[in-house]
Amino acid sequence: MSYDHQKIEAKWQERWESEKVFRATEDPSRPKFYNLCMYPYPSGALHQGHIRNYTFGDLLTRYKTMRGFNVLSPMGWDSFGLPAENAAIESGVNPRENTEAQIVTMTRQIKQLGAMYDWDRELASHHPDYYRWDQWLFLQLFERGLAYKKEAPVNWCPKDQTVLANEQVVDGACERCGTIVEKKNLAQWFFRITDYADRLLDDLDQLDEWPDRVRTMQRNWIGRSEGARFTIAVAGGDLSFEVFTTRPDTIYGMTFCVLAPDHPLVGSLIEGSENEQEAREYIAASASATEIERMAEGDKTGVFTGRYALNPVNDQQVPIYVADYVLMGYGTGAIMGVPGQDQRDWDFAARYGLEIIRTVEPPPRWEGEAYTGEGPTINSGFLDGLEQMGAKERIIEWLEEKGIGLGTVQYRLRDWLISRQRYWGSPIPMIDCPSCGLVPVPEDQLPVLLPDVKDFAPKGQSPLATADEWVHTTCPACGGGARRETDTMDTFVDSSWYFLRFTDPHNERVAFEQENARYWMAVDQYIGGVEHAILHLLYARFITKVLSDMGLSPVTEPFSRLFTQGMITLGGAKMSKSKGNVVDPLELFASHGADSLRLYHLFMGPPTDDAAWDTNGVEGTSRFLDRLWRVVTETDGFEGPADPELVALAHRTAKKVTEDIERFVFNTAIPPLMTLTSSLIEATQAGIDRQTFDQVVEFLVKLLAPMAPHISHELWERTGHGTMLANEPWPEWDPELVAQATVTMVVQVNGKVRGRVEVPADISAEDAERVALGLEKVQGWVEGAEIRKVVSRPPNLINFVVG
RNA sequence: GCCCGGGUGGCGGAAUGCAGACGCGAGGGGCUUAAACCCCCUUGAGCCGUUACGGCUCGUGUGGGUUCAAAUCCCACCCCGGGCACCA
Repeated sequence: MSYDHQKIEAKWQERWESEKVFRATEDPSRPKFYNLCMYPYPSGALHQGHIRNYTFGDLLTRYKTMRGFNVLSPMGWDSFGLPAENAAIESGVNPRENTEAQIVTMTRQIKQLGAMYDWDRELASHHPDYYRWDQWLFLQLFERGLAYKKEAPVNWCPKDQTVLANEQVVDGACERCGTIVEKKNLAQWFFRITDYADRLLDDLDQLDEWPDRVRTMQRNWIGRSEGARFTIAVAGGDLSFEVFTTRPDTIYGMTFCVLAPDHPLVGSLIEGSENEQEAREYIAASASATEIERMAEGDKTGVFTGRYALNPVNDQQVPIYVADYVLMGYGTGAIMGVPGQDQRDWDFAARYGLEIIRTVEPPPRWEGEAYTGEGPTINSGFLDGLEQMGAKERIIEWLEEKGIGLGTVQYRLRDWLISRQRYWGSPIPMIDCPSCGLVPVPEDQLPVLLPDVKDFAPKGQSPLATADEWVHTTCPACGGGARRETDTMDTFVDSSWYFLRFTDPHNERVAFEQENARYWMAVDQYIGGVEHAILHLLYARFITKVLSDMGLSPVTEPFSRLFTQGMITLGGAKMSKSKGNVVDPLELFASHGADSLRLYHLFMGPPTDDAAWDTNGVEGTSRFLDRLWRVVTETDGFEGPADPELVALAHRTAKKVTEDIERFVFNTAIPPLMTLTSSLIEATQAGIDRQTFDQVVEFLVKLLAPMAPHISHELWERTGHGTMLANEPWPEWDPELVAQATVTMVVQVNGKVRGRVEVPADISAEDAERVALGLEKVQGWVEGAEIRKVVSRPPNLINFVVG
C-alpha cells in the first residue's frame, strides 16, 4: 500500500502555515541565513523549472533551519512586464486584474509543493507601495547624475505603430505581423552603469563563491581593454578620424583602415569618389541587415572609399574601406587594419588583395595566418626588438608627445537604457516643463501612480500618453502647466534591489530600514536560472553599489553565494510551452505527491546541469518513499538483537548527506538514503531490537526532512514525537562510528586489478605489500618476473610493476 | 565567425588511483483465479571455463601524449548544447 500523499501533504502544509514555522524575525543572538530564489514573473502556472528552483531553495531553507540558523526565505513577484501587456492588447484583459489572479494561482501551487516562505514579507513590484521606491531610486540616481536622457534607437514596427523589444523581433521582422522592423530615434532615459564598470569588474574577484562561468561571462560583458586612441589624417584634404586599438605596438603593420558603415565621416569621404555609387549601395545594404545576419555571414565584406589615410608613424598611404565588421557602437567606429597580427583583418586583407606586413616575429616554423602571440617587434622602425609590452608603452609615449593620441581604456559595457514605451511598468517620476525643462517629481509626491487606461492597443506612443488627465500636470518648480514622462521603467530596475526591500518589506517611510538591511544582507545564497547570469545580476550589483555609495546598503555586493541551475529538457529541447513539451507539475502533485516530485528533481542529475525529464523517474522516487513508509509504519515485534553495523551505516549516511548538501550536489545525497532504507528493511525482516530501529528511523526521517518534508514530518509524528520536525536539530554523526575498522584494498599488477583484500584501515605500507603478495592470484601474476617498483597507497591500493 | 559548457551501458547518471553506484527501462521468476501493487534474480561487449555466479581481453566521442596508473591531466580533431554586441 502506498501512503496517502494527498492527505498527508495537505495536513502538513496547513500546519506549517498556521504555525508560521518559517516566519523570520531579526534576532542578533542567532547566526542569520538569507536564502533567496529569484522572484518569479507571475505567468499563471508553475512549470518544472520553478519546481526545480524552489525545491533546491526549500531544501536549503529547511536544512539551515535545522542547523540552527535564523533563516530568511521570502517570496515575491516580478509582476510588471510584457506578457500582461500583450494579453491586454490581445484580449483586453486588465493587466492588474490578470496579474493578480495569476499570483493567487501560483501562490497556491507553490504552497502545494510544500516550499516554505515567510509570506508575511511577500511583495509584488506592481504594487504602488513597491514601485514608489523604484521611483525614489530613480530620483536618487538622477540627483547624482547617474540618470540622464539622450536619443537612442528603438526597434519600430511601422505597421503596428509600436516599439518592439528585441525578443519581439524575429529575423529582422515584427513577430506579430511580419513587417520589417525599422530603427527609430527616441529620447530615452539611461542609467550610467559605465561609471561603475571598473568596480563591477574588480569586485568580481571577491565573489569566489560564484560559479566561474558566470564571473567569466560578466568579465567579458564589461570587456575592459587597454590600448590607445589616436587620430589618422586622410590624404589630400583636412579630414581625419580617430581609431581605437588594443595593439598600438603593431602600428607599422597597418595596411588599410576601416570605418563602420554608419560612421559620420563616411558620407564626406565617398562624396565625389570613383567608388561613390558602389559604396552607397553597400552602406544601404548593411543598414537593412540585422546584427545577427551580419554575424551569421562568415565572410568579411567591405567596399573601398576611393580615399587614402596616412599612417602617422611613416606617412605611408593606406586605403580606407567601409566594412560592417566594424561597429559604430564600440570604440570609435574606426580601426587600423593590421592583417599580420589580427585574424579578422587578415581575412579582410586576403579577400581584397591588401598587403600584409608582419610586425611581430612568429615562432620558428609558424604556419598560421595572423600571429597574435608574443614575440619581438620587427619591421617597425624605432619599435624594433621590443616585446609587446615595451613596444606598447613606447608607441603610446610617442603618440602622446606628438599630440595625436593617448593611452586609454575602453569598455564594451554600455549605459543601461531603462525607458520602455510601455504601460505595465513603473512610471518614471519626471515632469517636462516648457520653461524649467526636466523636473523631478518631489519625493513627497511619490508614488506617481500608474493611471488606468481603457485601450492598450499601440498607437505610436506609450499607452500612458493617452491618459490625458494624468499626463497634464503642473510643474513642481514653477507651477506652470507641464507634461509627465510617459515612459515606464525596465522591469530590471524593479529586480535590481528587491532583495533589500525583503529585509523590511512594509516600511512606508523609507525603502528599507538600515538596521534590518544590516542584519540580513548580504544574501547568503541566491538561486536561479543561468539565463540571468549577465543582465539581472550585473544590474543588481550596480544598484547595490550605488546604494552603498549613498550610505544605504550595508554591502557593496548583494549576493555572497550564487547558484545557477540547469534547465529541464524533454526530447532534446528545453521544456517550454511554445515547444509543447511541458509536463504539468500539478498532475504529478495529484498522482505521486509533491515529495516524490521534489525528490526526483533532486535525484535526476547534478543541479547545475541541464536534465532530461523522465516521468518514470518520479515513479522511482515515489516507490522509494513507499518502501520507507511501509518499513516505518508496518514493522512490529522487536524481538531481534541490536544491529550496531546498521547504526554505523546510519551515521555514515548522515555524514555523506550533509557533505553533499553543503557542496550543493543533491543527486549524490539520495542513493545513500535509498541504501540505508533497503538495509533497514532487510534488518527488520531478519529481526532487530526496538532501539536500533528507532535510531535508524530518526536518522532517515531527519535527513529526508529538507528533501521530502511532508512524509518526513508525518513519520516523525507517527514514531511518537510531539515536536515539529522542521525545528529539530540536524543529526550529528559519531566520528568513531563513521570510521571504518577495515577497508578493501585493491591490488594491481601493472595497473590492472588482480585482487582485493580486506585490511585494517591503518595498515602500514610494508604490511600492505606483504598481505598483497600473499594472495594466491597475485602470486600467479608476479611469479617468475622481477618486481621493479611497488606503488603503495595504503589502505586503498597497491600496484606492483613487474617486467 | 567568436566565447562558454559537455560527450561514460538501452536511458538519467555514479566514479578524480577499483568504470558503470543509485534510479529508470528491459528480460526471467515468485505472489495472484487474473491483473495491478509488491518481492527475488539477470542486465557494457566479446571470450574461456564451468568442480567452482571463477577467470581473461576489450571498453568512457576520435587520434596522439604524460604516468606505475587516465573517464579524470596535456595536445589535435570530430560531434552536441548554450550564449553573442564580428569588440579592434
